Amino acid sequence: MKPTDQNPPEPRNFFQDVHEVARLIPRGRVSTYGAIAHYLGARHGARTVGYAMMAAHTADQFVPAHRVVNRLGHLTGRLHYATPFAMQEALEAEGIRVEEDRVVDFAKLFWDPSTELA
DNA sequence: CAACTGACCGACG
DNA sequence: ACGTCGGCCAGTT
Repeated sequence: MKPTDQNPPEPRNFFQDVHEVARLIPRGRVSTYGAIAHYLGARHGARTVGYAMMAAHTADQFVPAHRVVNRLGHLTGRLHYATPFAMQEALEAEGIRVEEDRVVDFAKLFWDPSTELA
């Protein structure tokens, strides 16, 4: 085997995995950075998940990044959209109520991959 | 090429 | 109860 050719079996980056999980979030439900990180085995990787969401626009396929909020149900990523309200509007279009940049009934709408995909 | 930065979260004092 | 710090990854300057 040549040292230059044979590379890691799965060049699948962490970002790639995050995007894939994000696409699994059902319409009308929301998940969190920490939950996704934990599901992928990166307990301290919540931050990285956030970075992955920011890089979501570079992904090949559409990533419903608006369904990912922080652990408080707060729309932390709203400032990264075309307009500061684009994220909220996208959520409301799915039947999710948002007040004060916060998901209403977040606890009920919370979709945890570790639980749902178990 | 090396350093900086950026959608977070939990632990500790 | 509040402020601070460490841990994680990849793209850009």
